Amino acid sequence: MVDQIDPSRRNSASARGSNRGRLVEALRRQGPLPRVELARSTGLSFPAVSGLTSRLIAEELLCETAASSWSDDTDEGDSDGLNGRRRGRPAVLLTLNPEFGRIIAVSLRMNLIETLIADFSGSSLAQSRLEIATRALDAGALCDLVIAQIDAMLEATATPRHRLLGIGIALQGIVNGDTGRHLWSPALSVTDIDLVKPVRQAFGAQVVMANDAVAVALALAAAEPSLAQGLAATIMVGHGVGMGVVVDGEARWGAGAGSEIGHIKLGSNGPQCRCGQRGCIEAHLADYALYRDARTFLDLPPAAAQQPSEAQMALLRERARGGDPRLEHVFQQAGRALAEAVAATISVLRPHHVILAGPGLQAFDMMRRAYEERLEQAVLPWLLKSTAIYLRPSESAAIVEGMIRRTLGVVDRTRMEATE
Amino acid sequence: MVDQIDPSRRNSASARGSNRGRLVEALRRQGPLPRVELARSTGLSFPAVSGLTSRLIAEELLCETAASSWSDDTDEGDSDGLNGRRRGRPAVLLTLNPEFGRIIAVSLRMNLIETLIADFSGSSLAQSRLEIATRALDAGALCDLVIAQIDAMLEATATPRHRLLGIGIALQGIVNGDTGRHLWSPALSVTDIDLVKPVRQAFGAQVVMANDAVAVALALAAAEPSLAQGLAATIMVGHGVGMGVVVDGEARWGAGAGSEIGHIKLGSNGPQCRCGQRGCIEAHLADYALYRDARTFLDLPPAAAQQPSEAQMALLRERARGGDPRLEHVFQQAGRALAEAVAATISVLRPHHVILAGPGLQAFDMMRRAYEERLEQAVLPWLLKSTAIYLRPSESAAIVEGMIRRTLGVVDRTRMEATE
DNA sequence: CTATTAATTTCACTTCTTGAATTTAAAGAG
DNA sequence: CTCTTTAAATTCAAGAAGTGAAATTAATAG
Repeated sequence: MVDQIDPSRRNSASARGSNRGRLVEALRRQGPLPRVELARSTGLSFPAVSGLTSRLIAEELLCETAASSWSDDTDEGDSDGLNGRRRGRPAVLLTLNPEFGRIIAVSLRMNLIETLIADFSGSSLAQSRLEIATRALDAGALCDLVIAQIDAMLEATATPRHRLLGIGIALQGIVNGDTGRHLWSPALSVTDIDLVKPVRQAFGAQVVMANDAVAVALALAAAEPSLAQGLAATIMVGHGVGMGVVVDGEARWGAGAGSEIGHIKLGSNGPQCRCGQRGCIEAHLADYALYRDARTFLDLPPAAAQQPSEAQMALLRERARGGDPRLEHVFQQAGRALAEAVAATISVLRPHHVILAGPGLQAFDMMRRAYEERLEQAVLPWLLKSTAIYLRPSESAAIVEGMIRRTLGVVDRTRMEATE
Repeated sequence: MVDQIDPSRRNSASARGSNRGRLVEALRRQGPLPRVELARSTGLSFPAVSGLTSRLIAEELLCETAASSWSDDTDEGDSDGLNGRRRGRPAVLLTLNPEFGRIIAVSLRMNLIETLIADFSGSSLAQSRLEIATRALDAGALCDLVIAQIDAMLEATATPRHRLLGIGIALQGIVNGDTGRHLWSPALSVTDIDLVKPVRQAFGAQVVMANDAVAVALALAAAEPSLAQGLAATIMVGHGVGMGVVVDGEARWGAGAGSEIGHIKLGSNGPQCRCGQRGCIEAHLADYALYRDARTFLDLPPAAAQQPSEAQMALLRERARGGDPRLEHVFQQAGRALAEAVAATISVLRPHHVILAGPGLQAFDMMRRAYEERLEQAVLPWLLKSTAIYLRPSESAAIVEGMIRRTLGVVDRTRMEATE
């Protein structure tokens, strides 16, 4: 059963990082595994895994869990049948030691700052939600606020500072993948701020900045193994329209910078977008655009800072489902815009998977017809056929979860490089 | 001077492939280098480089060249001044041994099959050009033709078959990056053919298939070191409109599959594209589209198979420069289409570099104004500012040259994995 | 002809990995 | 309750690859 290992993977030098890193990566990706399985999935020999893991356990990075009934359910019809104990020495599951350290993720969005703290194995310990007028903040206030939120999290979970391994900040907007500098965000009135440096100085931990769509893309890839293979593009529809790309389950492409797919233009004279230009996909599809358009002919409460709340968007959907033909038309237009976004993504990127996510998808039923019709006209049939499109109107928690994953990935990598 | 090497790169396991592979890669990328410099640029120690290179020399993969005046001109103002001999033992330059083997690249385009044979160091030995009605070929005839061309090349250069290390086939059209299967090409009437397998069986060598835009992108990255850093997107304008992406000088993204950027739609009711849909960027910008549109109001000779020749396109440009306002309008529209292609690329991909290449760019002077005007409206200013756009109306030779590079890269890698 | 300089190579040592054999912890059979 | 079987994990000796320090080599400078 444990057949010969693919020799091409046996290079003493291969994959990313040292072999220690590969073990950690495999555990991170596939959850608790026994040593045998680790050996198989990393391509290392049993003795190597044994030696490495015992050292990692000594360093408290890993720990053994009570021998549990582990069965390889992904394999060929092994017909093991009984999920319980098989004969032979039972496998000892190895886990990333949750106590090794903690990670904090912060999501900065329109009028909302969410914070989550997780242990080293990635399970959440606590989270908070702060509603605040984000556009009223200047650079200093924003920075202080983020630091205060992180501090509060540390305190709430009695985490000593030296246990904090990394901090991830997910931002709705444009992030420079190289520097981590934030260039622009609809949630903020300030631009081109470096949040990374002050936060790093305040806590002495790794700070990773990324686009929120990238974070969601990672969370989805982590939740569905099939999405973690090949190139997956996640299009986020909500307050804005963004996209994150994940290659083989990791954000190794563009390193946290999302695509500004929402600002592709559908025509030279379309509706006004808040980016200052006209005809952007976002200006047809994002929450604020739908609400704004609806208010031109419907009696709806004004949105604070042009940003409709969840409740207001729910109201809008309800009215549309009530059968107002003008509203129907608005959502149809949004469906076409969504189709164009998908079309551009497929044409340029040629991904294996396209995932439509975000709260904006809650109205997908009303966009569907126009979306499908337009998509068929807008993408080469060969390409469309070879791309799988998924619908995941994910909840907002996905952002912080994904950001935890992204930060853990970075932390793992730098730690392995340093310890080697 | 040879200061301490960055310790983070010293992992016994790092980067791609074994350390042997890294040496070959460095030589391939940076040309002849002395051992000292190899050690520095790979992060390996002198003894390691010494040992590895001596083995590689024994295997005839590398060879030493006559000690030459090598000076590190990229460094800080070392003010070495005299390019000639410095004191001390002179550095011995190492090169990839040209005699190690040979590589053939084939470019399949509309009515044209170009073939080139190069030695292991990448310098061209011979090439041929076959003009033939490619759309008249069926699958078998095409395959036989390609094999015959390769055979002719081997014979012309007296290359024994076992010396042929790899064959690269660049195709104008859609290539599946995973399987190398060709899905569709404007140059062919047949679709979904597997050229890779029969050619591999005929010669027993690696066969690599790629999109022609990818090949050009690689050739450009090889020619200009600045383009070999970060994400570079090369948009090819000519018989069609395609795009190739190169990351850090290699086609490691999508592995040879070009983007179908030419088939992004500019409106739901644009001109007819040969892909069968309407309003594609290509239908405004490609040679055939310009020529077709011009013929609706100008007296021009008909194009064979709807595909204008180079001479016909030259004539068209000449007429346009003569001042026909209708033709000017056609080229302006093309300029706008080009701007939209660039805009979509930047918005989705966020590349560091965008390169505009291909014969279609010879008319760029007439497109420029409309192009620039539209580009500014169509891309977020922040993004536009952070992207460098280059103009390289490269000659067709770039396709085969780039394909040689791509194939060499694949050959290097598999060889290193096998030998390790 | 000798000192100086810089590129390689040699050498002794360390680290990591591997195949084979061994040990260990459970299930099943008698 | 003991013995056999099975599969996981570890031990062991051997080997591969890398490293720092020191030696060697091939030039130039004086």
